[in-house]
Amino acid sequence: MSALAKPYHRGDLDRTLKDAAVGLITELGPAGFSLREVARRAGVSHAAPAHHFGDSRGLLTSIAVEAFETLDRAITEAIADCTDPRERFVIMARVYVRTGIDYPAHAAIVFRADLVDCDDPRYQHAGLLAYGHLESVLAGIRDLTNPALDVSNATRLAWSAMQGLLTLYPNMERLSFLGGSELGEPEQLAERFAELLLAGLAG
Amino acid sequence: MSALAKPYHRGDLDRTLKDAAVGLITELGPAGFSLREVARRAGVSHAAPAHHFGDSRGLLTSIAVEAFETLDRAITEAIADCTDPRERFVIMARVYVRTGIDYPAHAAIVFRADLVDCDDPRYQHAGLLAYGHLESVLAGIRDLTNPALDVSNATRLAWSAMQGLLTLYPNMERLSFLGGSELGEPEQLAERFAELLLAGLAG
DNA sequence: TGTACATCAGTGAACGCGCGTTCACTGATGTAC
DNA sequence: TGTACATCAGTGAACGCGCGTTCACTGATGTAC
Repeated sequence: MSALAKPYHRGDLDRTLKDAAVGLITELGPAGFSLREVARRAGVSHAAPAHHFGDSRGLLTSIAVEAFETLDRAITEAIADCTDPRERFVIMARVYVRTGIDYPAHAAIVFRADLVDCDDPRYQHAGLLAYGHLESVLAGIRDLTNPALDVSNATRLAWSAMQGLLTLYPNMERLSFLGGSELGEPEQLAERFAELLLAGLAG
Repeated sequence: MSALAKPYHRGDLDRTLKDAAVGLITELGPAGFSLREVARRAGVSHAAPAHHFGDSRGLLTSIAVEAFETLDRAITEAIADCTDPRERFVIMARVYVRTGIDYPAHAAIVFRADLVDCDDPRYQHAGLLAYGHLESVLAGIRDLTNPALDVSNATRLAWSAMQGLLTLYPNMERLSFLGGSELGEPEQLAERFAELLLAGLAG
């Protein structure tokens, strides 16, 4: 039986369990996660998740992998009609933040080394897939505008920028001290952020 | 008895419990936190933490408040000998990231709304204290270089940038796909990041 | 086509454990006289 | 100064609960003949 086999019994329980876990984390945060509750929501016995994922780290790692894959797909689709690296960079920023807001559970666990097995090859592979988009677009920006640009570090900074925005955006809405002028849509902030970085990166 | 009373019995248990909690989270991450284990490490009965903090949310909120206070103190000290807003901005970036690396438990929980009571007035107050430094330095940059600068949004972006760097830095060391060229000290990255933002913000 | 067997996804009872919470208590410190 | 009392930080036994894990099992599906 191949790893890509279709559902064997009573539907794709693998999928159902991951969806239940995502729903649970979306509602209660990672602190509210448990295999028992996931099983309950999926309508299966509490021993079923272990059968599929071994333990909670296994299940969460699978979800983290999907987080990267979802991001990869969203980016691939969004930049398809665009060739200019600078425009692509802005699009990626927008997509990164939008995706994180649409999948808050994914965003909440993807870099949590205490919950996820970051050494899992699937995690590494999917992460590189998503990260690769940003790295290659920054290489394009280097070629186009600034031969002296350190692409590796620029990629790290750009990724950090978007991840930070994702972490703080929900707090900006809630915390008065992160307030001030009207808070725009996350995409607007992401776009503004990307343009700001672009100005600096282009030298 | 005032809220600032000195230790009453057998030393400052309030302090000891917070230190134990910080040590625990530093070692195991927020997922490994429990009041029982904190009490065990502090060498007191397991009911003692509840006596001081009510529940785990209370204890973690206290630690989050200290996270902001520590950052405030570190920034205040670091910018004392410097008046130029642009230089101050770079210093703050460096201090933010350095402080986060030195106090990983603080950084891990301070924006975790599922663990911390962000509506607590002490949290709001301490947050504003730390955030205020950044906001006023950006107002200074606006006055000096770019009257059109939206200070509120610039502050949000700058804060996001540093928070993101803090989240990803440990992963940069561990994850091959965040690799590439040699990874410098966190301060170097923070400084580079700040200068990049500065170039964009100055218009 | 039908029957007999193999596979294995998912069950459900049982287990021991660590958790948070409660509560009557103890005993060290501070205060009144 | 000494004694008697009040306070309250911290104790420790007891509780019920939800957790992860184990394991013999069941029964639906796939396969061989």
